[in-house]
Amino acid sequence: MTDIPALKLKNQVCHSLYSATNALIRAYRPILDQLGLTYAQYLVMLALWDEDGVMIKSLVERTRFDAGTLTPILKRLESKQLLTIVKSSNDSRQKLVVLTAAGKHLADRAKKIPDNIKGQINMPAQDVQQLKTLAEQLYTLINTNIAVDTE
Amino acid sequence: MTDIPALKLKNQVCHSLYSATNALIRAYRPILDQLGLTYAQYLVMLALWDEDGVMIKSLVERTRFDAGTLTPILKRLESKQLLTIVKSSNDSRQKLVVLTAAGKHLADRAKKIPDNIKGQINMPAQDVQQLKTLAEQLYTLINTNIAVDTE
DNA sequence: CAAATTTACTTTGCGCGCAAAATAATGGCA
DNA sequence: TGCCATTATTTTGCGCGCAAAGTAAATTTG
Repeated sequence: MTDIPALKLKNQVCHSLYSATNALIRAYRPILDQLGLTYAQYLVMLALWDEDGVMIKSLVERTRFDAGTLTPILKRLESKQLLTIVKSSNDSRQKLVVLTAAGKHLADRAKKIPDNIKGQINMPAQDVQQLKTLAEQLYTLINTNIAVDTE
Repeated sequence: MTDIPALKLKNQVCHSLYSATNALIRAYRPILDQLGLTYAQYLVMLALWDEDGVMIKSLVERTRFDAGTLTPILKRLESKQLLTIVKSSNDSRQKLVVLTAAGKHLADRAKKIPDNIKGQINMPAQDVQQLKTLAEQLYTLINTNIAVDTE
């Protein structure tokens, strides 16, 4: 019908990215189910295993989640007793996210996940690395250019 | 805290893919708003501009959307008068998705979108191509391996 | 040909993803 | 010191994304 190559679905980078990302998250699901986490919750836990006792703002930056997305995710993790959310004494606008003992221990069970996923996917390590690098570049380019547009 | 490199957020390919994809869809949003489409709806329209008068099953395959995701998307596009959903006379389980005149004409206004996006992102065409190729490979690998697991 | 299976699609329920608006506390500055 | 802009976070509303269950029609099979 449409003979404009750029409008063909098979020429859409974003469609490939979109479906690959969704497929990868789908592959994580059965593994993360065993820990009682969704993929988004797992990302937040990864950020907290790196560093906890931090402002929500710090998690927004590191996870790249929207603040409005993060609030309910943190509430769910809190109700699973993996973390607590406490008001900062310095600045009462701020809240600090602190892992519980259970939250810290969950890292032990999560250790096997990365290899598990790699084993399932079976993509050459070099290709995986390159895909990551290019995706990071794209992310950075989009954000810098949008910043320029609105200045 | 955690000193297991594989558990570091910055080493997660999926996080890069995830945030790049979301950022790219966010970049599409203001452009697609002008056509009254979401990104998912745009993908369905791209598939229909390629070929319409097709079963929903055909759209599931080409867009890679879950059937349960597609049903409400098609209803919204129908309520925007861009398509109609008719029962097949051969097999009354099937439904056929047919573009309206307005749905077909929307392709004219969509023509400028791909260049618009490319102009905003400003990523070398070669890198874009490679990113797409790698994402496609990942998508294919995940799906073939999952198929093997459940056979 | 009836019962069992498969196929095509819809519904339900939950968790994001995000823009926009709301809330509340802090900092700047006149 | 009082007002205004800014900062940190939450709320609202809508649209996916998807597993699982449901519905209904066609096909297979004993």
